[in-house]
Amino acid sequence: MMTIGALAERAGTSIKTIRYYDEVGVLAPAQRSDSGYRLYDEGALGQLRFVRAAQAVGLSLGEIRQVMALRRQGEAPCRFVLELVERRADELDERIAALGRVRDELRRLAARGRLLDARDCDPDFVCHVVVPAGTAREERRHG
Amino acid sequence: MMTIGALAERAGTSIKTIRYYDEVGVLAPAQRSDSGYRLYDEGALGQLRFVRAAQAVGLSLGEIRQVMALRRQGEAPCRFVLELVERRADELDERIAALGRVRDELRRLAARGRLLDARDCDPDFVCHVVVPAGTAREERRHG
DNA sequence: CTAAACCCTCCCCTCGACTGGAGAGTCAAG
DNA sequence: CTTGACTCTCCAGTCGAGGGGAGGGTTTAG
Repeated sequence: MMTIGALAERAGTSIKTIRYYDEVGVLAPAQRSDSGYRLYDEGALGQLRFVRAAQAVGLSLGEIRQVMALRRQGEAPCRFVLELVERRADELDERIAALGRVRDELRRLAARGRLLDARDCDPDFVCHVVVPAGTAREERRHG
Repeated sequence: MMTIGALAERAGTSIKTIRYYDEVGVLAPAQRSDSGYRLYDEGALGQLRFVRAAQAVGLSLGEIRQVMALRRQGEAPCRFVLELVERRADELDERIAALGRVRDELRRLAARGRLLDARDCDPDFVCHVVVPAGTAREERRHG
């Protein structure tokens, strides 16, 4: 058994982080010494490594917590994890596509903007690089 | 001159949002009526449209505030905006590439995970879909 | 005159994953 | 016995872009 500091050192993380995982249920409540110190076994190290790997591929602590809970219930979380991984990959595809569209729009604005003269910019619309002349219209987002 | 509610309606945004922009300096401090009501002219509408357009391509309110400040100083912000736009496009390229790498990794994990049997998963490492067997090692991020 | 509809300021809350610090108890070495 | 390293809990704050609501003034239509 090791104290939280030793575990943090071996896992390459911080004491604060481990306490936080304890608090939010990513790690099971630690065993405690007589004086109240958290005590961890080797298993905690494997769990922290899992958290790291899972975070690295974009899983949230909430999702990771669910996985850990399954494991704690004696159930192999593999199927659940596989679904998470596939869903996250799909979400990333969408996200990447959306960012790509924004980037394309930025490139268009930049290309057009390089041809514009600042002297032609109408102060009423702040900057014609972002708001092309003649784009004014009533918006309707809250009504 | 219109009150904040009328402006919000015309701009398709909320009163809260306009007050917030006022507070953080995205909009210049509004003129006030005798009773303290904010009063806006048509210019504010153009400014709100600019904010919307700029946000839509990923500029932050902090950046937008700088642009507005230039405009308020009587300077055409076009060159600054063009730089922001180009820089943001470059950042998005990096971001998209990074997300693509994560997605690729997820696809790899999923493909491999589909071939794994949950019964072979070592509970000590939570789930072998994310942490392939034999990946254990000491990490060193904080020390 | 009164009620509805506006408007004001001020403060707290949201989300995620922590980080920092105060104040206090514990443990190991010299 | 003391000192310093370690640990505990609890509170607060971070970042961005607002949202919710209390408590109180203002304006306008009937």
